[in-house]
Amino acid sequence: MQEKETTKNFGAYMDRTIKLIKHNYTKSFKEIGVDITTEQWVILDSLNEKDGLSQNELASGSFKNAPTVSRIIDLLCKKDLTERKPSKEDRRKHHIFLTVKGRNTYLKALPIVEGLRKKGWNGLNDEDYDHFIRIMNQVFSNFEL
Amino acid sequence: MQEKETTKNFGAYMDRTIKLIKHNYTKSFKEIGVDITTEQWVILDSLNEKDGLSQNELASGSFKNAPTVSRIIDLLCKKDLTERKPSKEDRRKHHIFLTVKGRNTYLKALPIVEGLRKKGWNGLNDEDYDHFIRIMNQVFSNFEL
DNA sequence: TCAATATATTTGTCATAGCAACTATTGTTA
DNA sequence: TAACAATAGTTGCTATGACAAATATATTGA
Repeated sequence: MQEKETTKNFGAYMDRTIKLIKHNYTKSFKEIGVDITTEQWVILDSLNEKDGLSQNELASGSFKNAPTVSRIIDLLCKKDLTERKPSKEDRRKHHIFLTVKGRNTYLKALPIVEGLRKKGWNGLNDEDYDHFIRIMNQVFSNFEL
Repeated sequence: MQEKETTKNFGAYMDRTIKLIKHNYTKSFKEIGVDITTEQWVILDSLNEKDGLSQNELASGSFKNAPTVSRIIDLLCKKDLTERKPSKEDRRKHHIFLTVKGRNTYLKALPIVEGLRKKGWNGLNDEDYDHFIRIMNQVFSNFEL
């Protein structure tokens, strides 16, 4: 029988798992010749969902901060996967759009991502997922206050 | 009733939760005047558990890679929290030890860390923890192959 | 023993992330 | 309207992290 720790070091488990997940994404993207990082994928995914988001909207949607998004967009634009268009209503804002190349890249990467998600959840079921989401949301809201 | 996605985007939940956890650690360390980062804490914690580990051992124990550990130890030594001592058996190796200041820093930070772990698991119980660990281990081993 | 190989660590480069400070613009309010 | 505050984005600085290459030392095998 396993002794219960007085405090639960759940962070370490998440940390090592996240690192391994990102490693798998990076490796798989490279294998199919898609030149993006895991974090760049997150941004492309948001834009595919809703094109023309502002950088702030991308930031809050992906839980990144403004400088990080600014620099990721720099790189994506340099690779011609996205473009910045100045907003007409608010001249401080940029709207970010997928280019044709960006959308193609997204579509090329998508089956890989879905494959990795399936692979990662192998041996687990929908109940596990519900429980997992409940735990994650609880931990998140515990720290949010 | 919630529709089940075909693929489960568990990574995003872990990502945002990890970020929030680290933010809380950083903020709390600062508040009590402990000048270390979350990742530096991880290394100090390993050394408190077993002093004199080599950098490689620290790396594999904390799921960091060798260059990252090398640089974290640089910073910890600069702050006089650890010291490198050359190994006698193997002249490639260093053994890393906590200094007195390092151990005091560890002891000062420890109750904060335990408080944050308790806070994070608030509203959750031991069964949740068992399930959480099972899920994390399963996901980890799914990607390890 | 000598050459090939493996291991421990360091260094360089780039991407991500957090924080602070800055610019430019917009909104508020006295 | 003029000052002030708020917002969107950028830039600088530092830390972490991944990866490749370099150095120094150890180990192995012909």
